[in-house]
Amino acid sequence: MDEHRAVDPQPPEPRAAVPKSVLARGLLLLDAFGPSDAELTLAELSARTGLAKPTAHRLLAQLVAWGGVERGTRGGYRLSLSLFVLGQRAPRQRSLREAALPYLEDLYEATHENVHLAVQDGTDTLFLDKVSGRRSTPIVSRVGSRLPAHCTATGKLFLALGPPEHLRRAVQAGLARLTPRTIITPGMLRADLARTLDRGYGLNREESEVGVTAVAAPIFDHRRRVIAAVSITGGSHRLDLERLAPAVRTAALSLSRELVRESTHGRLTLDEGDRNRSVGGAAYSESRPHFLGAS
Amino acid sequence: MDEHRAVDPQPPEPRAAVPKSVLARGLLLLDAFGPSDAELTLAELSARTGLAKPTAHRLLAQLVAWGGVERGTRGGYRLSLSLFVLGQRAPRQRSLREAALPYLEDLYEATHENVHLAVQDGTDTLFLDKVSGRRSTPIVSRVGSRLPAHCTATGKLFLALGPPEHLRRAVQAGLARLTPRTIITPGMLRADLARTLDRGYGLNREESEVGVTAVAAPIFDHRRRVIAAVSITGGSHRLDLERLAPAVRTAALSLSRELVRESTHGRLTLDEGDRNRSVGGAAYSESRPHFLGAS
DNA sequence: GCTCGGCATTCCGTCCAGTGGAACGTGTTC
DNA sequence: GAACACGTTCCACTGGACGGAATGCCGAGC
Repeated sequence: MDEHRAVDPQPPEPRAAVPKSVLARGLLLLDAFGPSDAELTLAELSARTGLAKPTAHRLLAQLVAWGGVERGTRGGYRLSLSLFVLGQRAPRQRSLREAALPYLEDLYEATHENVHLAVQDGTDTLFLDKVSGRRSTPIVSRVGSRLPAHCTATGKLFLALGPPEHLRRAVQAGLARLTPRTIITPGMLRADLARTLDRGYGLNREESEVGVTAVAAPIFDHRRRVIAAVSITGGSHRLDLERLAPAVRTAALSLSRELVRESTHGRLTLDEGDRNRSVGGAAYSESRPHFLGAS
Repeated sequence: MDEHRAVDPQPPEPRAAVPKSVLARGLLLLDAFGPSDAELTLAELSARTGLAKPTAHRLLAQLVAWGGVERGTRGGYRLSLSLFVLGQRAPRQRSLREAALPYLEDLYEATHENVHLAVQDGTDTLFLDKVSGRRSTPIVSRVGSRLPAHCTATGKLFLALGPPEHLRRAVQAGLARLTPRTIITPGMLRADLARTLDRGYGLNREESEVGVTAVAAPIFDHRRRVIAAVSITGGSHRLDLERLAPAVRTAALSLSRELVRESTHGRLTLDEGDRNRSVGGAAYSESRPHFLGAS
């Protein structure tokens, strides 16, 4: 049904204890929708969540009344447009996307390849936006989908420039092999991240998808912490990574500067919240100041 | 704080009866976040929803545990990235956006102006996607925001080509005046829609925002029902609407054809669900076949 | 420095909304 | 036409949810 399964594999819905609170149960139903599910039946939802059928039925009726879920053509349930609209109100993604779009467009226009805006989410790279066109190499990524950080150009930047804690967790989570070229040993990954720091941009040479390479550059906030990354992704034979690197870096640099400018005017909401509080506010990239210098 | 207020005014949160069910109350808290709210305090959320503070507090804790809401830097609550990701799973918007993006990019590249992908939502036009760049005229629209159908190029297409029922409801809802040029009398609107049908594309001449004009063309499904529209929007003095119309129409036409092709392969989810069931499956545009013909 | 006001948070006795096994109706399969 | 799977409704039991009241925490103002 959907050829993009590989990116966001169906969560194997564990037989975890069903939460007791009604609210949590209702939200469980929303989570039951995987990234590639168009429409789910009551029976499926009941099975995936572990809720009794009558319970699921009743809660779904409420979700439908709310508007976040709608009934599909063939009796099933599907996530609705209202939910999409609600998601667009998330302040962090919105300000980032709006500020970044012009730069993404410039990169797209220059290359006509896939251009991504990504943030870190746990040990993954999460794609906030994707620009591509007819001439772009078809790839698996989607807006809202994720890939393991260790095998993507953007993800490696987060691991190289972010708090060491993140790298530790990523290694501990296991370096999944997506292609024969994926770096799966902690030692080689560390070496690769060191090279990433030296060069000032991230690379992915067929490490997440066969035949696909990418260049990425980091975006910093006013404290010089990495908050996002932009990348160009395309077919290995078409993309000249070394030639594109300066363009990506320049775009990321200008974007960083614009974000800093805006944030001093108090119009931005980019803070990570409490999630990465473990970070002591230090600027992890300060040891490599050339990341912010001219290329 | 946010210069885009005008697009999506803060909903005046009525003193409506608080729903009884726990789930509905929790979801009410999500709805309490307006399009421009970055962070809300417990007190604000309690006031907006009408929930008692302890209740709101408890429910919010559950929303935070779920991941859809996060605690901001200054103690408040805000919608999180997970919610954005969840919203991206809505199948209709996803398939449309993915199919349309290349065409939107082409239009952007040709004009460097704002390019929209919109669908109808009640009596509004809802923007599913927006492509713009540094050179584009700054306008108020955002992804996920809406404007009244009667004063937008895309919205007029929905009113002109969709079931008469929609037009009736829009008129009945009152034709809000956004600028001096907004069409606010039903008679003039009907005349304008007739012209829209004749020409085959929608126009907006400073009717939603002073100094801003737009051209739009409709996208049809396999039954020739309008399901979406694309538009180019920019400064009145810069945009030559008559010259751009063929480009927009061509893009919309190719996109329509692609969608029909894909839907016969069963890879698409574009149906309106039950919302517009009142529509008897008829093809409202059939009386104007040239909409699907060459320009 | 102290008070006051507004906020978030916790407590706890009352009570009603939520639960899910069972039963039913319907449409599809063998 | 029996068997099955699915969505839907029913209803007596029960434990989760409610919210007024009390507490703790800050920052502003005198």
